[in-house]
Amino acid sequence: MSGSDKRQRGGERREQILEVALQLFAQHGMAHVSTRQIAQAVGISQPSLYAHFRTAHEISAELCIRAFETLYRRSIEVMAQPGTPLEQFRRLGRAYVDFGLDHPDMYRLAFMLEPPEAVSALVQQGKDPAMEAGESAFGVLRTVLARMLDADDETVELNAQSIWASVHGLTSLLIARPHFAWVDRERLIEHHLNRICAQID
Amino acid sequence: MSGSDKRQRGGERREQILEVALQLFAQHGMAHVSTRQIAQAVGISQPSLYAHFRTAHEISAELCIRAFETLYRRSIEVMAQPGTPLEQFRRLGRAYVDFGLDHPDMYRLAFMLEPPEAVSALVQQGKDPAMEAGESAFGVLRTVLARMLDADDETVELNAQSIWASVHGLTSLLIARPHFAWVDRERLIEHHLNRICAQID
DNA sequence: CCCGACAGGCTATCATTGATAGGTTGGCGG
DNA sequence: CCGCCAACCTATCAATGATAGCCTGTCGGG
Repeated sequence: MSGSDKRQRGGERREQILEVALQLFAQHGMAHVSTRQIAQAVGISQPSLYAHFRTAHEISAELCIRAFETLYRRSIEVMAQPGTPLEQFRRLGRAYVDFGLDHPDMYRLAFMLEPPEAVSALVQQGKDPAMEAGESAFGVLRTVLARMLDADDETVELNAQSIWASVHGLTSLLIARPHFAWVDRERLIEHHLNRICAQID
Repeated sequence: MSGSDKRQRGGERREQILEVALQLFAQHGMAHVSTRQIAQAVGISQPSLYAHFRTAHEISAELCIRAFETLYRRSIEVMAQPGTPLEQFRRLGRAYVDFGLDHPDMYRLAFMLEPPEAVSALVQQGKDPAMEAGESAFGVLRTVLARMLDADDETVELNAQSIWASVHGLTSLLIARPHFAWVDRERLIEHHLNRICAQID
């Protein structure tokens, strides 16, 4: 290998690349940012990126992981606030939707694109970090739901997956089809969460 | 322009290309099929494709439209069958999920990918055919829901969008994350539809 | 004080992708 | 018989992610 593996170094160049990439992604959309654009914005040559990341996907995957760590953190915060389990549950759903709308590219990467396309590099290491990060948040949902339902684990899991699907559905559709003739977004989100909550107890 | 516009011809070459492309898409996944592969499978040169389609996207968009026309047709069939509106509604939801799972690439194209990426060529003509086809099916949902709710149009629309989001959520997650630790798929789908139906009356 | 190791970067270069330019051919109507 | 034109073809682009191999500045040990 030409430049040896330096990815494990705490390097600030790597950090700088991630910052620049995040900004470019937010600006032009992840799909329309090339490695050359990132390199130029950083001020290095395009091949130099590969001294810090093995593939282009690894950059977005790394950003995705970090984004979902913030979702997880926010979920924990939400759960720490006082209120009935139902209120907590509702806030959790709201936090999830808001997260998706705040980080559409990361959300797409984690839950809307093909896994191989998104994180093949890391999946080959035996793990899917984006999923892991996302599933941490799913674990929070599972927990609060268990507290509410008082049912066996399998039933809790069944409900958790179904509810996740509902919340994801709205989030992902708003991301993927922003030009659809949606009713007022705020009203739709609230109504959607109402429907889901009403279902529970 | 080199070869003038021949796309409007009823040509069977065009049809043959679509057939071959569909098969390759199903086999390797749409994202991993190049125009050269399609051309070779058809038995023509890669540039010759552009005599029948303006862009590569146009091929997938065309297939997508056709797929969604079958969804629309199936929706109509479902509605024609006897039963209470709730029964019809439930069958409609089931048909929708089944459609997505049967045509994951087309579903992805219509509702999970960025519109520009998917159908930019046709959107530039002022219309998004994939969406149009999908929305025909959405119209069926709106209709049956209006029959059930007996509410003003805006409320019907609000509920229709929320319900669509829920059903889409499960469909798209099963497509995008087939390796997630799902509970039994059949049970999950049925439970999900139950939750949605229970919400309605 | 020099010198090897090496992190970090560079230029040159690939293969693959979608797409365009422009020439060739073969059948069909006037 | 001629010319049109649909349907091809080859050659070629530009952009993309990725690799090979060379150069350089810094830093610790002899």
